[in-house]
Amino acid sequence: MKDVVIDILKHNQLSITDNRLGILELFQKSSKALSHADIERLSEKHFDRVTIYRTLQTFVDKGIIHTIPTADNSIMYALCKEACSEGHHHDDHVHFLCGQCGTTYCLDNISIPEVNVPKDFIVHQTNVLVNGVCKNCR
Amino acid sequence: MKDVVIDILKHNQLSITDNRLGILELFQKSSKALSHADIERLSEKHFDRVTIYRTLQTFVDKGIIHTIPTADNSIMYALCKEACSEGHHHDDHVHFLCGQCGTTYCLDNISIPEVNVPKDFIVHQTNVLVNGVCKNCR
DNA sequence: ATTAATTTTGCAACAGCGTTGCAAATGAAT
DNA sequence: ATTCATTTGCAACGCTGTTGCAAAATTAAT
Ligand SMILES: [Mn+2]
Ligand SMILES: [Mn+2]
Ligand SMILES: [Zn+2]
Ligand SMILES: [Zn+2]
Repeated sequence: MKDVVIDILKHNQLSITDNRLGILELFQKSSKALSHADIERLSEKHFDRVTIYRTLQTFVDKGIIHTIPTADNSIMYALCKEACSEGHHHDDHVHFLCGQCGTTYCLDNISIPEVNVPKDFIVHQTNVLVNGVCKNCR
Repeated sequence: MKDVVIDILKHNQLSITDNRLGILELFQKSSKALSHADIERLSEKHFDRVTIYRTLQTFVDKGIIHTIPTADNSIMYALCKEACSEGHHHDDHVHFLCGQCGTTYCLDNISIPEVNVPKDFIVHQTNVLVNGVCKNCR
C-alpha cells in the first residue's frame, strides 16, 4: 500500500512527506469521494488546514485526483482512475450523490451522454451529477 | 413590467416591498442567471446583503427562481420558466457556463438526458452543467 | 384615516471555507 | 554533514452565508 503511494508521488516528482503519504493513502483506501473536512477528520496525524488545502491543490494540478462539483456547493475529491496528467484531466464519468448517507460516488463506467446545445455554442466539458439513493441506503 | 412583478408577488402571497420588486425586476430583465453579488451590484437602491439572501431564499422556496450548481462552487439563480410552485420545482433543463464571459444560461429547451446508473441505485434528480464558449464569445 | 398585528428589513455578530505571507521545519542533493 | 529547495504551521485576512434582535415597513382590522 505504502509502496504504491510512494511510487505515485515519485512518478509525479513530488517529495515524500508524511502529509502527502497520509492523504494519498486515505484516497487509496476509500471507495467514496472525500471532502477537505473528511480528510481532516480521517487523518491519523493532525495536519494543518492550510497544508491539506495545498496538498489537495497539488494533487489536482498533477492529475492524481479530480474535483467533483456538488449541488450543495461543497467540493469533493476523488482519485483519477483514467490516465490523467499534469494539466490534462480526462475524468468524464457520471457522479452520484446519495441524499441519505451523503456519499459521493464516481461511476467510472458510465460515460457522459451527448448533450445537444444550440449550434452556435461550443462545448468543452460536460458535468453530470445524479442525486438519489445509493445501493446501501435503499 | 412592474405590474407583472407585482402580480407574481401577490400570486405567491408575498407582501410587496421595494426589495422584492427590485430583485424580481432584475431577473425579468436579465437573460442570464444572476449571482448574489450580481444582484447587489445591479440594484438601483442599496439593499443589505442579508436582505438579498433572504429574498433569494424566499423566491426559491416559492418556486419563482431556481438555483444552478456551478463547477466553481458559486450559486447562480434564474427565473423558473416552467410551472414551479412552493416545494415543487421542475427545472430539468441543461445549464451552460461560458468560460469566456462567465455567463450562465438556462437552456430551457434542452432536456436532461437519461443516465444509466447501476440498477441498485435510485435516481431522484439529474443536473447537467455544460462548460464551453457561448454564441457571443466565439 | 388610525390603530394594531404581522412581516420584512438592517445591523451586528458569528461560523465556515479557502487564500496569502512569512518564518521555521523538513526533505533532497552534494 | 552541509547546503539548497520545498513544504509546513501559524496568523491573518476576505468572502459567503447564517442567526438574533430591534426598528421600520407592510398588511389587516377598526
Ligand atoms: Mn469522479
Ligand atoms: Mn435554469
Ligand atoms: Zn447512500
Ligand atoms: Zn460568453
